[in-house]
Amino acid sequence: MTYDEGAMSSGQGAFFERLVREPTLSDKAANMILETILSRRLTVGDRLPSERELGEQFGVSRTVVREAVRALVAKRVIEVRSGSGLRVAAVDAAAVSESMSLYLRSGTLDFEKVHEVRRLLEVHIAGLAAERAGDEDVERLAQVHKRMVREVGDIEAAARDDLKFHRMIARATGNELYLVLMDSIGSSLVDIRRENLGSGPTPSTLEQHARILDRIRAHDPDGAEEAMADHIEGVASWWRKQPQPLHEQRPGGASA
Amino acid sequence: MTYDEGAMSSGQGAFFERLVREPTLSDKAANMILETILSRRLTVGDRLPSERELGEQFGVSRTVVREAVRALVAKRVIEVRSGSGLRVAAVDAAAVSESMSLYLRSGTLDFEKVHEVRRLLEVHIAGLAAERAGDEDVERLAQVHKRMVREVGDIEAAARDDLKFHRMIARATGNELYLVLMDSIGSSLVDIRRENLGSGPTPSTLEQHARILDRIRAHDPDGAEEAMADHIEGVASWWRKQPQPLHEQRPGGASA
DNA sequence: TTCTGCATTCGGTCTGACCAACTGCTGTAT
DNA sequence: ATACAGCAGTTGGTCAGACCGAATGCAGAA
Repeated sequence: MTYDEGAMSSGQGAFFERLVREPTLSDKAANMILETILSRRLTVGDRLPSERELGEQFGVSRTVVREAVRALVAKRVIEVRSGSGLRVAAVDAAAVSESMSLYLRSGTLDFEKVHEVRRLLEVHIAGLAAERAGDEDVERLAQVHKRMVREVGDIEAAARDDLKFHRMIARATGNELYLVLMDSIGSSLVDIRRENLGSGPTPSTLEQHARILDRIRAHDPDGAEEAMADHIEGVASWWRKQPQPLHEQRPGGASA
Repeated sequence: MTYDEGAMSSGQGAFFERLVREPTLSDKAANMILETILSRRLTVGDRLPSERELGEQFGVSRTVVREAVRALVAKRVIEVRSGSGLRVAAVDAAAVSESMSLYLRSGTLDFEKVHEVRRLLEVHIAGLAAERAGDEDVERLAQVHKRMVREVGDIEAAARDDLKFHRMIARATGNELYLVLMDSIGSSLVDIRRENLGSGPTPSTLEQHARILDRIRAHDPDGAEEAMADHIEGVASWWRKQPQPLHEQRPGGASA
């Protein structure tokens, strides 16, 4: 294990500082912009001063401000619309998922570790969903499941709905944080999911989903947890039998 | 709940695209750099071409490259050393924690939701730690605890060691992912922790820690889980009694 | 062989300029 | 009075070229 003491980014102010070296001007500018947002209690959608203006305020060139802006944009703190200006963005789940995804893909963790955490989360989530799901939740879940049954053959669609099925369960807990975590952890398993579905949802996957859905509908937490545990475990054991492709990462076709 | 369908950043390539509008040159540049890293199988510490060089390769100005670099740096994908060059960085836990921290601070979630997840994680972690902790883990844990006992009065030190105590338990699970999650979730609770400790670690906190440590040392998962549950619940119920400061976020003293 | 030192490379910052997208005001036509 | 077309100002996006200080590496001196 390489991690240790420090590096926990306690969160208390001064985000953009460098690990060791003194912060650059644009780091400081980024912090100042962040402070501007916090101190003025700006919320999502609110507009910030223009780049030129910020530069003037901070006493730095536009170049520096722009770089600070890029950093903030990367962190999803602000959002920029050419022609209009800078606006405060919602640091949404996607930002978290993305960095977690980047982290998981960096290869420090092996499948078993990710799986262990995923199992914990999903099983617990299933239980909570069974407790708390409203009629609409159950309804939506049932719809996705029904659609998936029809999608034997369409791998893409099936994979998408598989993921959706799990997300909806997380959503039914009423606690968005579960969804964020699932998206984060789950994202690295998307490829696996796709492979697992192979040439369409396998009967066992569908059966397991059906059982989960059934237990949630019946508001039976223990049953739901058990069903989910079986399901997750099934996917995992399938994975372990695979000839270790170690999810080869290919760069997706960018834009350009 | 505002989130829904999309926004799950499946992770497959083309990260830096904008939500709607066509990507800017620096977005494309960022993706290209990322591709460069992936395609050449560069790993942590490897050096990238200089900014000027990259600009030439991509046919864009240095300005564009620099902004792309800032974005990548913000995401912890690369690291830059003035005078030397750009290097591939480790997308470490800190990056994840930071974005999660930013997200939690954006105020979408209330204390109860965060607490619910924290409880799940920490309790589970305590159990795993009891199962898996090696002698050295227990030793380190005991040391931190012993030190904390002596720190009655020093709020800062106590808060730091309190956090450390919990981190070490997570570490003892042998699964870094738990540590990452704890750092992420826990970071937003740091302020609370500090307040909770008030004028130094309260006897009850220390007692609870002692009990947790004891159960981990005894390799008693159930006991450890129970002890941790009591501890977490204690902190939470204390919080609920507080006059709702809603953790006022003040901009930390940056650098400059 | 080792150490000193300078030329080179590399990132950090600044200035100033031009383009394209967007906003808002204005004056005209209805 | 209202609605719309169109211009002008604002704002981000990109470029060029320049200078600084820090880091690197090689060459010549000890």
